Amino acid sequence: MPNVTLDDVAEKAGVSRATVSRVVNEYPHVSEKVRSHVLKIIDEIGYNPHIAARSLASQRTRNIGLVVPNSMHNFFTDPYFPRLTEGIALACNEHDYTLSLFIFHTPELEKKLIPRLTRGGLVDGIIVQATGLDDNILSKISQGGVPFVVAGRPLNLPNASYIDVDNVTGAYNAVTHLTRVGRKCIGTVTGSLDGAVGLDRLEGYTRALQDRNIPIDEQLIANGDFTEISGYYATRQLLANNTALDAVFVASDTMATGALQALQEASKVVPNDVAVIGYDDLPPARLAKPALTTVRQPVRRFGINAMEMLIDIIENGDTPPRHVILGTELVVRASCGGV
Amino acid sequence: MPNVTLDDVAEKAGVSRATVSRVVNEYPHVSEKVRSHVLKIIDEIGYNPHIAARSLASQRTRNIGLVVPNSMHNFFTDPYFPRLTEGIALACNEHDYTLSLFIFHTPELEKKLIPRLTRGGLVDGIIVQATGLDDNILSKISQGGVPFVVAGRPLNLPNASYIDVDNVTGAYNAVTHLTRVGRKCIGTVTGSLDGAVGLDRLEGYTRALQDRNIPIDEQLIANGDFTEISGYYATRQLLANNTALDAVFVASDTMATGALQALQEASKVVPNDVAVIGYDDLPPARLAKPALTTVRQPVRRFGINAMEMLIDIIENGDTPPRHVILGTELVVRASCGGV
DNA sequence: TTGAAAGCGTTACCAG
DNA sequence: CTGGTAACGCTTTCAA
Repeated sequence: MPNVTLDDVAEKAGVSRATVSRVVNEYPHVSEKVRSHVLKIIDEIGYNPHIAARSLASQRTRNIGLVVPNSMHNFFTDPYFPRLTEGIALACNEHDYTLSLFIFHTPELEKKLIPRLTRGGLVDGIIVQATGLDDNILSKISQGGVPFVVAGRPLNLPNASYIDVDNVTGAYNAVTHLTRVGRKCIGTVTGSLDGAVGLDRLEGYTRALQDRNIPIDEQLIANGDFTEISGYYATRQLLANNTALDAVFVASDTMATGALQALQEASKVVPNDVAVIGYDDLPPARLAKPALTTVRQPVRRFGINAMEMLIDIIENGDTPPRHVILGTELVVRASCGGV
Repeated sequence: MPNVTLDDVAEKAGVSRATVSRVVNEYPHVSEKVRSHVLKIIDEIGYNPHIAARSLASQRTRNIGLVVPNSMHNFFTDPYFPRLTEGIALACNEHDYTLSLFIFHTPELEKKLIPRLTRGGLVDGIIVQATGLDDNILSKISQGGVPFVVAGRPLNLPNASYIDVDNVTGAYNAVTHLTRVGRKCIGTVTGSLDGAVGLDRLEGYTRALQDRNIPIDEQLIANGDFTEISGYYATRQLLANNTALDAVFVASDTMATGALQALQEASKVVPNDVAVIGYDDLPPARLAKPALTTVRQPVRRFGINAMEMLIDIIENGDTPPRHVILGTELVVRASCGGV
């Protein structure tokens, strides 16, 4: 299979290489006669453009990179990410882009790959998963010449274009719901507090209570890190410190699964003794016993929008920075009791 | 940021472009003096190779494609795939390859992307997820000139190189375990029977029974399609047709979750009344109540090996075809009762 | 060990 | 509307 080139087509069709290129790229100003003839030849001899050659000549790859920092250790275990990737992949297909995955398993990989990624010739743009405060990957990427958007609010690079979910309001609504169904002693299990997601959901919790004139009690706040086991221990801690505890807002479904476990072991009946609300509305929420009331976020839509924002920036430049915040929806199930 | 090229480095270092290329690519036969000087310059002016240019000149992209046929509808929902992808990504990083995702959401995309993918200039090799019998994507890919390996046993292209898990033995061991703990009336919920995975696990079931001289009873075989809901209905069917049912081998953890639901609704206690064994050992197995006995497969290792097989084929050609079968391990938990 | 030069397969500009 | 012809940035002979 000797690869068929533009020249082969040109020769066979009796036209110039430039003309074939125009036909392939659907330029105007090609006579219908020539166009259809060239297309016939292309079909006949099975021509396909050589992507690398095209990238070199046009200085565009039509490839985008999804970057996952090494601090994002749960990329492959949290059901959130496949959904996000799906959205991005959908939008890529839709807009004729190709998607490459850059998983920085180690800091060394970051060092090696980021310069290569931001140099050009590899990707036209980057979607990078937001990181905690201690990760400087974003600033490194922003120093390169390649357009990028951040998936999640970038605490340490607020001027970057990003897309986020309204975590504050999502949490606010969840906690408000708990007050509405009559809960008095509402605790929370937070996510990691070195990133916007965890911080924002905590803020939603405190604001909701403040708006009801309920004082914030430090004893009712226990820290988790988005893993199931952390949800378990944080909940045990809440139970130990608050005998009157009758509700917990847990900052992720995965942690909520751990919370349910802890409550069960403490012989607390959910929702009768303690109501539980999670966050994400991913499969674990439905599978839980009892099924979790939770805050649904439009993860796939999030991915699609991230990609569309990136394309916009690739085509129109990144000033001013774009900021998009998506809304959430409270999904009421068994774990928080009736109204 | 005017991109720094090889020529810039050459000029600044007072050597030829070819020499710089040799240094960058770590060729032998470069004097240590020149090498270190060039490296210094590279570091100084921040040179990074232009990937597209390199690909064009060398006819190698160092990029591989992970292809997901549109018939693989559960790529983003089954926890199996992130694990697989993780393994592949790890191996890519290890071997200095880059990973691109080709998710064929629609048949049209397949038609458009496959020729582009198999033409060269985009990827050096392809890992394609095995499909059912009715999908001809594999044969199309095999007709292109790009090396590929199949993840899973390709029913309709047995001469292709592939890597698989020993599903027959995995299922065999699970069912044998059920007989050992004294179960007499063992049913199975199968996966989709248009692919090797479902077929092989069913074969393991039948072989295990035959080896114990237990006749195969069609009433004890109910078909699912790897979704949770199908596990639920298939189990209901088993219960309706077999009053003595005291064990079920379910061909995936996800379906087993549905099976547990059906059993609970039928007031069957697991494992006392009915023992259950799943397959995969992914998070749902541990989260289930009771925790699932299941067949663990080395998914990440599977991904790593697939990539390594592909590299081998890229470098050494695909004759003879490679076939690798990985083993499994029975993980005993609460759902199948004590020994 | 090093340099010169010929590609690699496109795109895009400039004439005509 | 079409053809000729530079790039694009690198690798890879071939000579020296």
